[in-house]
Amino acid sequence: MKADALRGHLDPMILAVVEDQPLHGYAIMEALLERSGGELDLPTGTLYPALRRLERAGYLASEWSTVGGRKRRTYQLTSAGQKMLASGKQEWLTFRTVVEGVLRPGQA
Amino acid sequence: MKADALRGHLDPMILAVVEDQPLHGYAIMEALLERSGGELDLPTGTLYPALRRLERAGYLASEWSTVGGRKRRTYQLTSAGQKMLASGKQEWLTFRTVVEGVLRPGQA
DNA sequence: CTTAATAAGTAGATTCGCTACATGTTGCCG
DNA sequence: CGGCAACATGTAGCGAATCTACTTATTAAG
Repeated sequence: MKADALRGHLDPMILAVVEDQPLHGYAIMEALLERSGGELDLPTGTLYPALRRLERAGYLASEWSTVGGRKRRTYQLTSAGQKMLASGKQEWLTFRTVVEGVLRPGQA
Repeated sequence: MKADALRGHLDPMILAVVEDQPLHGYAIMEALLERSGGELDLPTGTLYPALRRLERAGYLASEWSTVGGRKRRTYQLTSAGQKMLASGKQEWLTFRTVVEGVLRPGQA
């Protein structure tokens, strides 16, 4: 999967994996990998800046903790983040319709 | 629809509209607008550079003509472009699966 | 003792869609 | 006739986000 394809779609995906329960960065990476069937293996240079960006934007809130001698920064969805996620899902559906209307995939 | 969302998905969409018959730039814009149900209204500063990029990459070939006093540059798919389009469609399907696996849209 | 896994981060490059601008034609409306 | 919408193509430069490559540190397994 090309890198650019992800552009603009990563944010809602990150928000989605912390929807049910708060997770720290590394766990978010693993969750994305698992939910995508192994396709979405983000480099740390992508994920961590994205998390800080989402926090700065007010969609995530973070908290430090130490588990087994390792420092973790755990992120949870804010209420603004919830709204953002909801509208992100909606936008995805529109986007999908647009692309498929133009691409007509399925036929060779 | 956010601008970034398009990244990496525009190329196959452009190739798709010239799949059936060659079109000139302006007509490609209209075709995209129509097939997307009015959602995909590309600025010329996006489309024309994209077309030149796709031609430089060997996926499109162009030819000038004059119709009704207006100059047109008509683009058609090359065989490399056909292959690119086919793989683009395939990649779209993968991408869709990935996003929906992570996002789980549909549920609030 | 060394490597893999866990955990978090930064710096800098690249890419591409965008805004804004530039140019010129045809045809319609008043 | 004058002006504007539609037709038609293009460039320059900006900005944002993902990437590569690197850094630091701990724990557990071999």
